[in-house]
Amino acid sequence: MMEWEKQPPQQAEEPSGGGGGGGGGMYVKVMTDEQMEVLRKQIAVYATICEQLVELHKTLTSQNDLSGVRLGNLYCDPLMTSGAHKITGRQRWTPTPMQLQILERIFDQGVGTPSKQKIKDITTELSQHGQISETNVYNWFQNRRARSKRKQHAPQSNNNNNGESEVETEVESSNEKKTNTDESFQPQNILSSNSEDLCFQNPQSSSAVDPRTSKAEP
Amino acid sequence: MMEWEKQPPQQAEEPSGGGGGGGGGMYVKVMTDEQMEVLRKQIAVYATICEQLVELHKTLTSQNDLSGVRLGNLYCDPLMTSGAHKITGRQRWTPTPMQLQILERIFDQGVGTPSKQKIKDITTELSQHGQISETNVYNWFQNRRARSKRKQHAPQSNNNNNGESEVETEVESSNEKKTNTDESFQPQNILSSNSEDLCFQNPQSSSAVDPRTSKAEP
DNA sequence: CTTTTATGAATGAAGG
DNA sequence: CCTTCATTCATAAAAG
Repeated sequence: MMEWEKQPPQQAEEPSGGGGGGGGGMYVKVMTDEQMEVLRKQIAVYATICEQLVELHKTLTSQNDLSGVRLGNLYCDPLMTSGAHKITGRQRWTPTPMQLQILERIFDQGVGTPSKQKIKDITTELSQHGQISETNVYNWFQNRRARSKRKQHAPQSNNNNNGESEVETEVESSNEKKTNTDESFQPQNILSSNSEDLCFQNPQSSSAVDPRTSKAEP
Repeated sequence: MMEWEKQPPQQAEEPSGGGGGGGGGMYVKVMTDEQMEVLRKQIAVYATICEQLVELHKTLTSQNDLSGVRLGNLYCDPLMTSGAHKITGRQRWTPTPMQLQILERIFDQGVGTPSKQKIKDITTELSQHGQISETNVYNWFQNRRARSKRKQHAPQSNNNNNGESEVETEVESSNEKKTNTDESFQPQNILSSNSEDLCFQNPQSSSAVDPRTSKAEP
């Protein structure tokens, strides 16, 4: 429940403030992490779609002379690895050796049930050795346990292995049914905005149909 | 209890969150209203572009027999070089981008209690964009809410600096030639209305329009 | 610098 | 609803 109260920022002191725009100071409008995440995903999704489409287009154009509908240099730099990244500025926590040591020790103590209260406690302790949040600790234990578990399964390469029959557990969600492939997505209002008033120019594909007028239907 | 459910766009400021940031690359998640608006518009534009691209693609595919080119499942990211050749469909449901958008929108509409009937309704709508079940929707809302709540309480503060006064001037500044990392965030870089740079692209991006480095087949 | 690995984080689903 | 698990994704770190 509410045990997840936010932790106070541990960075008691600014190492050097070299980062510029340090935490304090000129903020006009701030987005929560969640909002940022949503935005990031949103953009990433479109970037992915765009990327895929461009590839498809390239494939197609290589087979046909579609000079009339060229998209030109419509290529997006990998957004997921650089673009959106800059926006969110996500970084992942990296445990310090000391923190890691403590965590490992606690883990070995046989505590298979890291309760939330425990998490808080651990977090407090670890924050002595570096910035950390309860979420980090939580995740760490989750991952640690999962990893341990999986490792037990893996080692099975002794002697003549019985041809482990591939379990065809393919329930295969018909997520990719060829029949409904026409799931043409219609861009919902991303952020409650209307794109009507936006005039966007496409490179060479100015011939692009106006989405509002010709919504096309296969 | 202050349920955070949905975030009114008028959010004034963020409590603690990423204000701090270690000595390293600290991102100032700050945006002015204007910038936010621009960003939103840009995303909307992106949506429009994608829509058009999809239509274009459909037009093209109707003229050619493309083997196995599916547009629906954009998610099958081949980034996985794990060598696993089995393309086993995922067992668990993965929302398509469109479904996700719709879900997010509904969630933002402030409905904290998706009734059963509502679930059915939503499911019906979403099934237009891909396979989905009521259970999926139900779970999604449950998880969504839990997640929001938790993020509210536990602002993730990453980037640990265990005394190392290293100035992580940025994440892998692989190629950030553009100065959008400047303190003044310029959304324009994301989706410039310019014809040339339709997408997020780096000025330095070489002509190598190779999408994600082809993971290729080992 | 590019590729690979290790692992933190995200998320759908199950349990209670 | 809240917690927990399993799987997957992304990225910092390591290897080449």
